[in-house]
Amino acid sequence: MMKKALSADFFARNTLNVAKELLGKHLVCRDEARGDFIVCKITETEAYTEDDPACHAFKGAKGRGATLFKKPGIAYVYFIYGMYYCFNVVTEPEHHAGAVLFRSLEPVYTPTGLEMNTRGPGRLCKALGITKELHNEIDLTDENGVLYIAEGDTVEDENIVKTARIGISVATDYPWRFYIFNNPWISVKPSIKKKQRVKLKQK
DNA sequence: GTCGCGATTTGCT
DNA sequence: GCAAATCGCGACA
Repeated sequence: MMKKALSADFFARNTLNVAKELLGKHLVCRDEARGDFIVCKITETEAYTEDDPACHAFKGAKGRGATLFKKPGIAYVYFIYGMYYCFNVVTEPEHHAGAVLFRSLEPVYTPTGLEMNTRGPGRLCKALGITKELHNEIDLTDENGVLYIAEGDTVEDENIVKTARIGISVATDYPWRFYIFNNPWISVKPSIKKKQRVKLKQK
């Protein structure tokens, strides 16, 4: 059940490769209250890089993007839309920016055996109790930590689907979203509309 | 099923 | 001031 944690070397590489290879890996979350843990399989990811306009690090190592230039293998958790957290792992060697956003997980083991809603970046953070206050910049390669990424199942290349990213308004043509073919644990498709609605809001 | 919209923090202009 | 790597709910088909 419990697998070995991935090393920082795994994350200190090209972000696209890391995003793709993280599919099938396990995310282990300790449940302190129960003295137990939750294991989830990573089923959907997105890549964000230093020269990507949609990435928080695009404007340099300031503000919220500063974390992305730090050590590979640490967590980057940010708050968005006033309600939700998004959970990423930092990639590329230190002083170079990159991150992989976790969009969906498949619960492999939970203390209660209950299904959790881990479809979608906001929902998976809520399901696992991930917050910026508790988890931002923690080391995800530490098997003794509250949260770490471990070896998991191997996913063959032909079972990996590559598509455009979701929920962004720039660089929408980058096919940097990856998910496991035929796996039901995938975030739902949003309605394709957006944008213009904002204009309509103006009185 | 699809579509619109509100919730409400954060950081950049 | 405003848009953002989102989600749930209510209206309508």
